[in-house]
Amino acid sequence: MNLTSKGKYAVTAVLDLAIQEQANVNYSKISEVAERQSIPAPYLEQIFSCLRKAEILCATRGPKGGFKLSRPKEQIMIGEIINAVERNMDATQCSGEGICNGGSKCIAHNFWMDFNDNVNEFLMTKSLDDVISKRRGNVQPKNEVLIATG
Amino acid sequence: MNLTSKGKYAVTAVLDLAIQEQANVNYSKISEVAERQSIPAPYLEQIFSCLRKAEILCATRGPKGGFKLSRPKEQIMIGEIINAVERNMDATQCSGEGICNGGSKCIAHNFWMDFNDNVNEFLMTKSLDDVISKRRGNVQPKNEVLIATG
DNA sequence: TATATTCTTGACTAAATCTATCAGGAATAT
DNA sequence: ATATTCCTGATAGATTTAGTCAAGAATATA
Repeated sequence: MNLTSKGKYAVTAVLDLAIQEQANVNYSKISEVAERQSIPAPYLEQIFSCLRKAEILCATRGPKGGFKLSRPKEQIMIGEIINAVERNMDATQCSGEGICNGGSKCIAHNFWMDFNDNVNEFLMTKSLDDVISKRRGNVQPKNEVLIATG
Repeated sequence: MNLTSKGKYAVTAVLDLAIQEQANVNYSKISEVAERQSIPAPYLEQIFSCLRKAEILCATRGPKGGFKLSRPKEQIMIGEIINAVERNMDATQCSGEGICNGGSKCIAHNFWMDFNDNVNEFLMTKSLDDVISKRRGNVQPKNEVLIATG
């Protein structure tokens, strides 16, 4: 799977925008976010471009312009953000077709699919709001799911 | 996090050995495993070397030599295998120290720690036996854990 | 309208990492 | 002895990552 500094910068930067929004700031400039979060500004430019195309952020140009969330922070999932900037979120390249062993499924195929499901389930059920309003080990369940670990 | 073809080859190759063991084969040669699983043999040499150092496999040289599992297949976890061959399993590089934002914790720090825990929990609770004896969506729970998804 | 500001896009580059390959040596069974 | 098999380290090309840069388009404001 792909989780590089690009994806991590992206999550950090979008969280920053969510926090700004909570403080009633409307648009933030790239340079502001970059400085607050210690992200190289020209790199963040590239990252925000991806996020705008994925309709996670929206932008306006000119003085007083900048970026903001395109939706309420409860409706933006961390997985979406990573998906928007990383090459692919499929952990395994075993996906779909099942041609991972020269025409047939490799013997680990189903395992990798399960792993993929697990990662996606995690990332796609955590919203910006979840991350900024809850501390570690303190997450309130919205709904509970029974998961087999053995 | 790092999950490259090296890690995937490693899991596949060790599963192959587990299957051989079930069929009462003792030692398998690198060249045999490589051919059965479509893995470049010289690359597999490198990979098996890591796995032996991590005491997941053991080897003997000479005619009739080869590799076998160093423990029962119920006691070898997929996470161990990946850990043995990949650069690092920490998904985030946010780990431990909490110096991910130039001396202090980044705002996503706790989230990445949770993510890490989730991935490790998954990989460290799946044994070779689980993978080869159970099919997808058919995993029998050994014990059940309540996990909050929201 | 002129100007400063801010995003937009694409090209480019250095460094790191991945994916192997290869050769020579050491141990072992027969 | 000899053939077989693992063991180790060096090496190298391809790919990806991480980041820079420059020129252009849109917008607010005076």
